[in-house]
Formats: sequence, C-alpha cells, structure tokens
Amino acid sequence: MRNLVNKKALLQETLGYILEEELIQEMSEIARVRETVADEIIIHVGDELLMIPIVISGSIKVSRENASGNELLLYYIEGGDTCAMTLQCCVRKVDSQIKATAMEPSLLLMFPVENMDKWMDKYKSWRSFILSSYHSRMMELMETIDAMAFMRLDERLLKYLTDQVKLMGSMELNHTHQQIADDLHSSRVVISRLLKQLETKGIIAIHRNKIVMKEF
Amino acid sequence: MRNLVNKKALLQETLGYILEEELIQEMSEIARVRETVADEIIIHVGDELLMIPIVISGSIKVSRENASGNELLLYYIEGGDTCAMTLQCCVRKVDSQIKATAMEPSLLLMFPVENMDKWMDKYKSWRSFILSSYHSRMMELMETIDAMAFMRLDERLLKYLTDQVKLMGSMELNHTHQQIADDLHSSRVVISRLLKQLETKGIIAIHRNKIVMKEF
DNA sequence: ATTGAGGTGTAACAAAAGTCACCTACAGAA
DNA sequence: TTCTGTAGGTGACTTTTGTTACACCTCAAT
Repeated sequence: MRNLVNKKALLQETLGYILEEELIQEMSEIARVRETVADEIIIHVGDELLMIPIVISGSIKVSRENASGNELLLYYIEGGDTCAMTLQCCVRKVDSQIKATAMEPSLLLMFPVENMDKWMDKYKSWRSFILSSYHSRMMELMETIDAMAFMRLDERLLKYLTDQVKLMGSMELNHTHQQIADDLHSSRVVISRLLKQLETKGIIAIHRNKIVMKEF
Repeated sequence: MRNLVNKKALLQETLGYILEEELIQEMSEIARVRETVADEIIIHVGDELLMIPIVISGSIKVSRENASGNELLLYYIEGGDTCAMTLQCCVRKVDSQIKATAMEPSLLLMFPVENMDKWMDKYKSWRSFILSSYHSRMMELMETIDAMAFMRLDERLLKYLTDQVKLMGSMELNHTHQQIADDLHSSRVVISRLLKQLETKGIIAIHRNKIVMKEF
C-alpha cells in the first residue's frame, strides 16, 4: 500500500492541471489504491458499486455483457480519466451495467461515493471534471454506435486493431482471435477469416497469440 | 410568445418537483419559448449550439447522422428532460454531433449557456438534474447499442414500434416504411418485408402512412 | 516422447440483411 | 378524367456474416 505522499504525487501528476491543490490534497487523504494485473476484471455486470475509480496509469476496457454472455467493447479509459457513469450508479444504488477489465497492469485510486457528492458541491474543477468525463464517454459510445451501424465488420476490425495499437503504444497486440471476436461481438471463425485478409493485404502479420501491425 | 407567469407555471409543473423555487424563478425570467410543429428539425448535425433546450411537452427524437446521410435513431427526450450533451457542446463550442427532430408539436424552453454554468455553481438541484440527465442518456445509448449488437432486425423493429406506441400514447403510428427504415438504418424493402411478417402474425395492421399495433 | 488443451486455417453451408427491378395502389393536381 | 409522385408489395438475387465440422499446429505438463 502506497503512502499518502505517494498518492498525492500521483494525483498531482495525473490531474494537477485540472483539479485545484486543495482538492488534490483531500483526495489523496481518502484514496484507496488498487493495483491490477493485465486482464483482471475490475467490475462485473451486476456488481454493487460503492467506490468510484480514477485511472492513474494503465488502461481499462469497458464492455457491455448481456444475460446470454454476449459481449461488446464500448470504450477505453486511460490515465487521468474516470468512469463518471459509476458515480450515478453509486448514488442511485443501481448495479453496474458494464464490465471493466484492465488491459495491462494498471493503477487505480478508489474514492467512496459520499466524497463525490461533497466535492461536487465544493469544487468547480471537480464539477467540470465529472461533466467532461460524462461527455467524453458519451462521445465514445456514439463512436461505437457509428461503427456498428455504418461500418462493415472488416472495417470495424481494422479500426479495433489501430485503436489498440494507439492505446497500448505498441505495434504488437497480444490477443487471440477469440478475444477479438468477443470484443467485436462476432465469432472466432469470422475474425480469423478477416484477419487473414488483412494479412494478405500486407497490413498485419499473424502469429500465435499475437498480431503485428505493419502499416499504420 | 408566452409571458413570464406562463413560463413559470410551465416550469413549476414540469420541473417543480426537482428544482427549487428560486431556480425556477430565475429560469422563467430568461427562458425563451420555442414551439415546434411535428417533424420539425430542431438541431441539425453541425449546428453551432448556443442555447440549451428543456422539453416542456411533446417528444423529441435524437438521431445520429453521418456524412453519407446515413441515419440512426439514438433516443427520445420527453417532457421535463433535457439533452445534457448539448450543454458540454455549448461550453466547448463543439458543433452538434446529433440531429434533433420533434415527433409531435412540442414546447421547449431555451436557456443561454452562461446561465447553465452559473446554476451549476449555485444550485445543487441543477447539478443533480444535469448529472441525472447525462446518466439517463447514457443508459439509453447503451440500450441502443444492445439492440444493435444483440438483436435481429425483426426484433429491433418490434421494439421500435412498441417504444413509439408508448411514447406517443397511441396505437396508431403515422409513419411510412421509409421513415422507419431511416430510424433503424435499414432499407425500405427490408422494413416492408418485416412489417408484412408482423401483420401475418396478427401483431400489427398496415395501412398507407399508418401502422396500427393490435397486440401490446 | 506423449498427451492434451488451446489456438488457428479452411471448406461447406446457412441465415440475415441488403439490392434491384418492377409492379400495383392511392391521392392530389392539372 | 388523366397524370404524376409517393407509398407499398414481391420475387430474384447478392453480400455479409455466422455456423459446423474437422484438420493441423504449438506448447506445456506429465
């Protein structure tokens, strides 16, 4: 468990340009640290939400999952951002509608919901932060909707791969075809087929458990 | 143009149970009334947003539209609700990403964005209202995503029809097949086909420019 | 080295949705 | 009335995506 000074430094570094000193101080006093390994599930569908996470480093994948086990990637959360939706879920005592998975070893700070409410009243910068977060998530959901409504699967796949490359900062993606199929809500066979096409076109190289982007 | 007393009464009736008296008073002083006819387009994609609308009566359809003219229904806004997304669009001076259409003659109150900011600082009830609005829109976007990802078109069509019936409070929908196809981002021929199936099953009756729900 | 599990390739087929072509029906204008 | 534009019906076909089945490969555990 990191100490207070450490937490404050992390917050300062990640959110200092948005949030005022006093708030950073308050936050660092009550934050609880959560470290995750890659592929760790942080929130399950149906979980009762008691704490709001802010991502300090790493990246989180947020997906929808229905009763039949169907999955669909919604958006990513990176360092300095939060899932504002969680906030309202907490306040209203509604169970989580989404699944959150760490894509790499990540560091989160968790805050009890009561403080959110207090900060909302007290700090203008916090209000902006939360509103801005909602807005970003909303835009990202719209992008997801656009992709599903207006793009064919091969285009969505390519977008998925380039998004992942940008996010992870590496041309090598350690994914199985099945994992990709899950994220795009398709089937492994179809994804293998389309990946093969991308390989034939010289855009990627396929290896076991790994896809390497060649063009970008 | 309605007078101040009138606007206050409307606000009181629509939002009095959420917003405090003082805020209602302030709102009624600066609100501008906008009345729309059915099918009037309130916001186009790419519009610069200067005022935030609150729906007093009627219902608004919000859809996504891309450069190629493809369309997709996102969600509806009814009396007492607002499109919080507009707020951030205003603040950030970002052009509208969506199209808003009145589904029936509707009454809106429009507020300049500066006041939003002020109210955000001053009124707790306003903060809750805006956050709650964002949250609702977000949930509705997720429902749309669910439908697109996990339902077949015939199921989506039936959901669309029942949603419309609930919203309009009438079993008779005055839509052409083309309008439905636009909302669901499909083609007229396909929608006609699926509607025919629903008619054969005894769920609807098809007339020119009109669909009547028989079961519900 | 053997075994087994998970990952990938691929052919053959099926289902869902979209497209094209052309038809009829209806309503309002000329 | 006839004409014209819009709405809707339908068959034939294509494209896209999903499914099934099975082969082969790799790697780690035994």
